[in-house]
Amino acid sequence: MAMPFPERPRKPRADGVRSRQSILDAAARQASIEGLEGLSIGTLAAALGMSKSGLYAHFGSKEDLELAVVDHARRIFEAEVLAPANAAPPGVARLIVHCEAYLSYLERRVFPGGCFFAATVAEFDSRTGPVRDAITAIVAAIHDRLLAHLREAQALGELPPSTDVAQLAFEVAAFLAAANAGMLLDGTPAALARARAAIDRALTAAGS
Amino acid sequence: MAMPFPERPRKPRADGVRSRQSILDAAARQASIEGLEGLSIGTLAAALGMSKSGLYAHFGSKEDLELAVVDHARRIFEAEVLAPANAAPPGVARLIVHCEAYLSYLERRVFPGGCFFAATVAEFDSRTGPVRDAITAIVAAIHDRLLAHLREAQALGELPPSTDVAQLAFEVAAFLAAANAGMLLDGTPAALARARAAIDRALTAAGS
DNA sequence: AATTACAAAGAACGACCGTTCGTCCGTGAA
DNA sequence: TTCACGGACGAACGGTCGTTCTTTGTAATT
Repeated sequence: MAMPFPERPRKPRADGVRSRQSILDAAARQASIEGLEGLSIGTLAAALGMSKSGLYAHFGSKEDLELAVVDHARRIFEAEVLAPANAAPPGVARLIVHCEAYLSYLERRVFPGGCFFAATVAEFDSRTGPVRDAITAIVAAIHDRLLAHLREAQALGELPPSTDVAQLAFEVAAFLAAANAGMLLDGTPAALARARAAIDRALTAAGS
Repeated sequence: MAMPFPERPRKPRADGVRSRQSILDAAARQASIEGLEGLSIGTLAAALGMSKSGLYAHFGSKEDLELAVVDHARRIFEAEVLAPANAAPPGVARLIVHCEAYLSYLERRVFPGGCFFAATVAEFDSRTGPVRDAITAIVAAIHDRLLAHLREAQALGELPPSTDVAQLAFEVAAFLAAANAGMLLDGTPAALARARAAIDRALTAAGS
């Protein structure tokens, strides 16, 4: 029985999804450096060795491309950071795995311009529209995940009930963001070590 | 006796420096929202009610305009944040005044897009060229000032000699940056309060 | 008051932007 | 094998970008 509104009026071809994937991959890497608005259809197509119109056919508009890139980066971030954390035992251990996975994701330069969402949220945090909404929703979700790990730790008794977990989540997130910024500024992983030390100090101060 | 190389081959007129100032002021405000590269000569001129070429005559190129805007923002930042700190007694008190002046500078929306340098350093931290160099030099100088305040506090005996002041400066800077980001994200000064609490906690933990 | 030099306007430029169109090629199913 | 349809192309569109040149007005100096 056919759907009254077929969910796929256009079924993609095998090579189509493959090139679409490579477009999104190159676009996400470039966007982490030059920003989403700095992305140019022309230069992106040239970097991929294809024509502007050929690339453009995969997306209805520039904004659709930006939204697709954001979603692509979200999947990468989930696989690189959130999934390893979820595979760890809940509580403080899971929080530490989350932080270590993030710092490793920075150090391995998964995106050449550092953290994709740190770059794009700074670009869009003073604007309006669906792209900004998509980015801020993802950033808020990541922060909520951090907070959830701390709540679990508190429920498990690893953190005293008097701990202000929301405040602690703010501080840990601040250290991770500063690790990204510091690494991009001086080009060395020194900021990553500072962030590790800061998180360790904040957790042990709260846990005792 | 005339200089062999007159330092001012072109002496500006009174109304000239006045309009140049208003251009830089509007440009710095807009750049804190849309970024320096997002600045457009046309829209900037239209917002000021003047012609593109009239505005352009004040600067030899777009890059010269960007460099002038960065320097203009630096002077504002020095007056808003660094000068109040220098007027305070050295040590922990001066550091706290520095932080409070920065948070006040955020809350009063001196720049509508939050901290000018937080916005532009995120835009340029993965690029090259004189604009990036100018921005990173200023950001590094601000961080060094923070570090100098902590060193003074340590020299005055307000912080124990065992304190890693460079690590502490990293953490305080992280909290200030997170205050800016958080305020822009949820539109409320809640992040400012979190930063105050975090800085207070870090300082008292180090000072005891 | 006359002269000089700067401020600003206006028009035009080549380049690039996102976007649309018509056409060809190749895949993949009938 | 046939053939419909998605993937990619080249060309061109209007618009905006930074930039240059020429001209007109106007403040400051003599």
